[in-house]
Amino acid sequence: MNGPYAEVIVEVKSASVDRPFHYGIPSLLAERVHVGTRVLVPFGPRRVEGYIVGFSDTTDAPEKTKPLLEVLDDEPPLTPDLVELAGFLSERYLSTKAAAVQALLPSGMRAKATTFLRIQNQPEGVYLPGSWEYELLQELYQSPNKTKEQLVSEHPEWRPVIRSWVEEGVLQELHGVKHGIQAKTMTFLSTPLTDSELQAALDELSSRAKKQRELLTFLFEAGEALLMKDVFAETGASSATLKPLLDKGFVVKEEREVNRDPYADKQFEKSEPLPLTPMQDNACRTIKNAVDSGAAQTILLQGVTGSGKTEVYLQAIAACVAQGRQAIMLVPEIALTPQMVEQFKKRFGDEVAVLHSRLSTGEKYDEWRRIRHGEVNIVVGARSAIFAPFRSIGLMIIDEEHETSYKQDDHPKYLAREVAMYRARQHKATVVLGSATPSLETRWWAHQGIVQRVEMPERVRGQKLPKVRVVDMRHELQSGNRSMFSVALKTGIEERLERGEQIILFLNRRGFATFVLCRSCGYVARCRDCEIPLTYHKARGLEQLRCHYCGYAERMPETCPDCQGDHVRHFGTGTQRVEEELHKVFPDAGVIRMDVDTTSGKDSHAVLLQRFRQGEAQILLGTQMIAKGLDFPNVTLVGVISAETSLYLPDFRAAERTFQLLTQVAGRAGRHELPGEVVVQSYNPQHYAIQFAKNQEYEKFFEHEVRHRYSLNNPPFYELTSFTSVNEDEMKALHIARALEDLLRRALDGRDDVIILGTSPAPLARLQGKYRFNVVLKYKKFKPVSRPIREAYHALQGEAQKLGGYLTIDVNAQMIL
DNA sequence: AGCACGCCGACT
DNA sequence: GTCGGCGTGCTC
Repeated sequence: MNGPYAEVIVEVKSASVDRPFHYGIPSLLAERVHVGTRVLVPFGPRRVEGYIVGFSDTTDAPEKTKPLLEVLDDEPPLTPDLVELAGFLSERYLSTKAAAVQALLPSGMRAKATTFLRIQNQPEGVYLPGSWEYELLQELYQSPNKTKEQLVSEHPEWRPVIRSWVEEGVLQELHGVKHGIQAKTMTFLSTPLTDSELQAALDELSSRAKKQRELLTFLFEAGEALLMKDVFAETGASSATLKPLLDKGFVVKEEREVNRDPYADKQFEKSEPLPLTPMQDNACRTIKNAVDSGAAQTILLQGVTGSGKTEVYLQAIAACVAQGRQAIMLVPEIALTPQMVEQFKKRFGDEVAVLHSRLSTGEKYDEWRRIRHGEVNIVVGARSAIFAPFRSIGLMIIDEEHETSYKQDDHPKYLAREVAMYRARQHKATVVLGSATPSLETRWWAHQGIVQRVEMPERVRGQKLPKVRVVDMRHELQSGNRSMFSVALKTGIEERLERGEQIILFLNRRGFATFVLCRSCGYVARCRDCEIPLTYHKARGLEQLRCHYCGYAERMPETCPDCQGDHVRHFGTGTQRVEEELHKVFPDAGVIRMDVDTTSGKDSHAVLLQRFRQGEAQILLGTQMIAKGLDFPNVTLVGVISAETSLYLPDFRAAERTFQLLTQVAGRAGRHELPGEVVVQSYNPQHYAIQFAKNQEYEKFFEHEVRHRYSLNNPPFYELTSFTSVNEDEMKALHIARALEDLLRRALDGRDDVIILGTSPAPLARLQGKYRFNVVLKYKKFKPVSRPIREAYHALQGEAQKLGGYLTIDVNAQMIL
């Protein structure tokens, strides 16, 4: 600590208080106060949580400064480099500092100031039943343990009474802090007795107290504190046995903090490093050298599916840890399957912590503490694991780096890749971006020499990449095949079923069908709030239309609401419809369907995959969640029902997405001894994304797409930042967006490296009953435009709020919604 | 974001 | 007359 004032970021989510506030440091707390310390501070009339981000000798408002109230942790949750990182996040993504700090910490870590009210003196007046004062007194007598916050939220009208009674001394306020998540404690038993004392104790116990003797001897022989529940289980004792022993002091009971270990019940067989192919070895060496170099570097590891990237990761991480540095491994949430975790647990055992969204808040908190306390050296996790509070990071790996899930969708809207590169500079660490189909940006940086590129173009077992057939569905229709399966796909499936091999069918949609249309008048059923076409669902015989954005549902109309005709039909193809069709065409084949609807349960995802793996069904049918990271030896055919579902979205990355998706899907086939085949059905088979995906020609796709991007001033040549103005009132939403556009134009006028795309209705023009307008800014370099962006955003954010709406910003937007 | 202060319509 | 509606302004 230095300087008499602590600079504190308060945990209040509002742009208007997004600056450090100065607090005095009571001498009692001085020892425990550091940069990164979490504290409780007075803030206006309330007490809030905050984080110390620095110290200063002076303050501009000395007459206002109050002292810190409390230090909330023994060890600061934020290390200085994380405080710095929070600063980067809030500046780069224009979030509040409080939001940036919260993004860095496990979600459960949130303390709440509490206040208890005690009756100190009898109030002077006489209050009749029914008056607030009477009711309040009743409540205080009946539930003395309710907090003031609880009372006020249940009865806001009591607030003035409480305030005046506190002033008059009728009530006394007792302050406390309630921690959101507590370290979990468990009860341990041990005996303090020595050998001779034990003999004496055993003699002293009644001869009938057989259980007590057993328990005492058991504990003595263990020689260490044991979990009470284990002791009870082992000895058959119960608390009745324990009680007299505790009373006599023969046994002591204590509460100890333990970590909730989500994998405690599982045993992992240790795996040894596998021999590397020359290509893997080359990649591994490149990474190790970069880590050893002690300079921040980024490497693109471009390896086809099946080229053995995971083994390279595992060995590079092992080398990094052997140097005494730590490693972070990021995988897309969807790929964070038990199999994936298992690979790491098998290789690294207790040295690895796992962070993903399926953990409980408590489990997340405990994994985080293991990292913070240096108990582990490796973290495997989804996006936010990039914030793992390690001391000295050597290596950060982002697998499937092109995945959209690496962009956070609420504030701060960070991109994991950028955070990794920032931390790499802090720690002199290496970032590895792994993918078979890198994002255009990453591949372009490699082309420019900013990122080092290592290729692994061959599969480990030397298998050929699967043969991909693209079937023109228009021809199928012309030749009289009105089914959703082309002749090629149908015969392909039949062959596999006969041979007892497995099939994956892929569809980029969920639900029964996409939209509902009247064939007489062209009416399309849309969500009354979002104006998005409704999706047809059939559940338990009930025909429903649902909005996939807001969840609105209505019954399928029998006649057209517009023309009253009876030609209303659902069109398009969803997973349910394909499943039904499969049962019809292949009545003997077992089908497992995987989409958002069948995988909502806690472990349903893993359970369904396990069932497929064990051969319970021959066909796995699903949406993109089955496209990634799965590895089934018996799958020899992969079918894509319709390639264009992702191709004509209003998004400049649609071609890239389609190419990546098709390539990934194709990679699912024939990864083992059996050769694989892929059938892609399309109504636009000549599209370059489909053609290049067909032959797995990433480089050709890249060259084609990069020219395209150049001509349209899109990434990687320009970065995009989008603003969205949202309001229930269409004119108000539009007004804010226009005003923002004006402000930006005036501030950036004359710059030739900036393009402003004017105000336009957002692709999701109406969401949850609110209108949305976008203003999109394209620029070559962020730094020179960051100030105008910030100023315009802040100026209109307040305006938008005054009009009852809001304005959001997405810096380096990956998708315009 | 909260919470308090402050200035206008319907009621114990 | 008061109570309590929510507009505006501040929080070290």
